[in-house]
Amino acid sequence: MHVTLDELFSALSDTTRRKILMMLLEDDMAVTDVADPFDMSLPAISKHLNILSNAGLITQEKRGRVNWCKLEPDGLRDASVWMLGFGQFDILDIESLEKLIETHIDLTQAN
Amino acid sequence: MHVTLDELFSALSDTTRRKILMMLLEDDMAVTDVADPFDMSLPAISKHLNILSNAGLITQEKRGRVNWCKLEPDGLRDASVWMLGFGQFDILDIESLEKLIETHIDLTQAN
DNA sequence: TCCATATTTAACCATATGGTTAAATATGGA
DNA sequence: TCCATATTTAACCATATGGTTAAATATGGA
Repeated sequence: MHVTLDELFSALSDTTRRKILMMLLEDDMAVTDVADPFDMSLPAISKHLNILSNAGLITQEKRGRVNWCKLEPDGLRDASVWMLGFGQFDILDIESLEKLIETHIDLTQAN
Repeated sequence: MHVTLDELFSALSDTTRRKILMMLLEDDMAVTDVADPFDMSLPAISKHLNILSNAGLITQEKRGRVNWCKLEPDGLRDASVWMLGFGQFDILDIESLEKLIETHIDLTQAN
């Protein structure tokens, strides 16, 4: 049940999976809807969702035929704690805040 | 030359590599000294160091026979920006600060 | 000059990863 | 009951990953 940092960072190391996390940031989604924007088979997406589940980044809840995927809000915590503990960047400096805002705008606009 | 998030998170997804980064937090080191605490061949460590270099997490500088490895202070930035942009955890709450301190103590004590 | 030291390169290997298609499974609804 | 819809499972495949050992390379120093 315990998620390793290996699993966590590994789950984050794939563009498709990071995009899925972004999509789930907006709203919970059925597997088919998660798959929709991707040029990839449903089983492939299903596997990605499993990896995200095992990494504790999402949870899935089956209601009827539909498997609802939702973000696990604390999923990133251990990774962020490791990175903060690393302490090689000043998390509150102007530069990173600017980048943060940029990124956020990008994300809310397109995928 | 540009480092992708895929490369960056992937580089972080291996325990050996994260330990190496921790070691370099203390001081710059020669490849042989990096390899010393690991039960692993020198070529294996050499490969890990290459992966860390390509991910922009360390730099290597050859002086004489010795290849000095040093941490690249901004290497983690893009990953942390992505995670902060994700915004699903409150980076400044008590719980994460406590964990942060714990982790930091662990790191300064052993490996 | 010649050996020791530091490191990388080459060739190899087992397993993991990310994808595919076809078939199986389970639920909903006419 | 029977078809459609939603999703997973199985079998497969090519490439990536993380390790090995042996050999090559380059520099330092007696």
